[in-house]
Amino acid sequence: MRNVPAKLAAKLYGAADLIADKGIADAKIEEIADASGVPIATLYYYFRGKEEILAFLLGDLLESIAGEVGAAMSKPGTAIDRLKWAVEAQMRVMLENPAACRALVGDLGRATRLPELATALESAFHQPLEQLLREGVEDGTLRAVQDPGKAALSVFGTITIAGLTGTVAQPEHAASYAQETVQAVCDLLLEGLRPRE
Amino acid sequence: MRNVPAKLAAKLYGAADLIADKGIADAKIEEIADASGVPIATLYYYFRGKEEILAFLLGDLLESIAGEVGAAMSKPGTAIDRLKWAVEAQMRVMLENPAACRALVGDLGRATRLPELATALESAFHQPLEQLLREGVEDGTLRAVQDPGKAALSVFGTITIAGLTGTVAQPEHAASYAQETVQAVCDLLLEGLRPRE
DNA sequence: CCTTACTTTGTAATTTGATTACAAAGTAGA
DNA sequence: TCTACTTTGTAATCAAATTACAAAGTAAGG
Repeated sequence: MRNVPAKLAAKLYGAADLIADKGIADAKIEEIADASGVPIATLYYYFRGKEEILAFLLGDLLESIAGEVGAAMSKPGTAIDRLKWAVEAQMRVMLENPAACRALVGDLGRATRLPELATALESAFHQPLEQLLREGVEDGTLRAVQDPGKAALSVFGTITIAGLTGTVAQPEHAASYAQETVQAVCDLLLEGLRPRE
Repeated sequence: MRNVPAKLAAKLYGAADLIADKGIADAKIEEIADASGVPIATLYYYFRGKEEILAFLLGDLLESIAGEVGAAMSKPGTAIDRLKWAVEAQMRVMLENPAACRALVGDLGRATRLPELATALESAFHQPLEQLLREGVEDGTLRAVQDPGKAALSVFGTITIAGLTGTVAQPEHAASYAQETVQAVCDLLLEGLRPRE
């Protein structure tokens, strides 16, 4: 994959909806070319094939999620605050790129099969979360869990499935859905299901 | 899709590993035929195409998860107990069918794009969980959350991503991984991250 | 045993798309 | 202006999925 110019990258997002709807396997390269306005030959000049186009889009998306989440987490505040901000940030980026997100769920499998993307996923979600959980124990705002790694993974699953399901379900109401989901997810994760006396 | 005889179904599971490894898109029909021991022509006699083979396997898997989870949930006990059992049951079925599970994560997108499978997912996971959450409020062992639907979705996400990631990561150590994951997931979901005074 | 309907499977097309090859412009900097 | 790289159209080439078709096989009913 050659270095992709910003202008080209922007055009490619025009095919995200298509890919999200049909999946990369069923989206014909010709359709991707039409939807994005990039000629087939140009696509093949930059990418090795269809898969790589998807990989580029997802990598780009994950990068921006990682960036936003990272920023949210490094603002000054307690760990619990920063956790909330991180969840909000993640949900916000998902909200801003619903199509790419849908493509991500849709081809999550492919994503995890591609080593670079797996790494990107890891650094976009798992690592920041795990670090945050550890910091929360230090500043006393979060409980010490036995296995921060698995807890981070669980939190990741919670946010991701909840967020993505919403994006998939109703792209139109995404905004309000995201807000409510942030609420529900934070509440569940922070307070747990067992009643507090 | 014709009614699939049990013997054929059993053979098909022989291709689950292949499909999990490469994804349905990259698994050639000829390879599926070899791996399962079912001739290509027979595959096309029963299924409309590759996709339908995957759909059948996933549907079958989801059905058994739904069955086990349902059974766990209807045993006598408090809601909190039954929640634990349900998580264990789900993890157990995943453990018993690692390949099919990996295929499920891998092609989760396809799964959610196929209406029947989306429905199966819904009744295998969401519905039982949501009901359980409501019952827990009644018997006092679970806290009332504002939005049981979203909470159920979150719980689903937690279990699924945590469980499936493990299956993907290390098929060999799946057993111990599952045990630890049940622990971590239950702990997180029940106690939450905020410290209890 | 014979007939019928369905199942099983092999082989030979057919079709669909992805990918590659190639060449003609276009463009920007040395 | 020369060179290197980019952009894109067109015409192959290739790989696989899918379909067509026919020859067996099988089981139930009469």
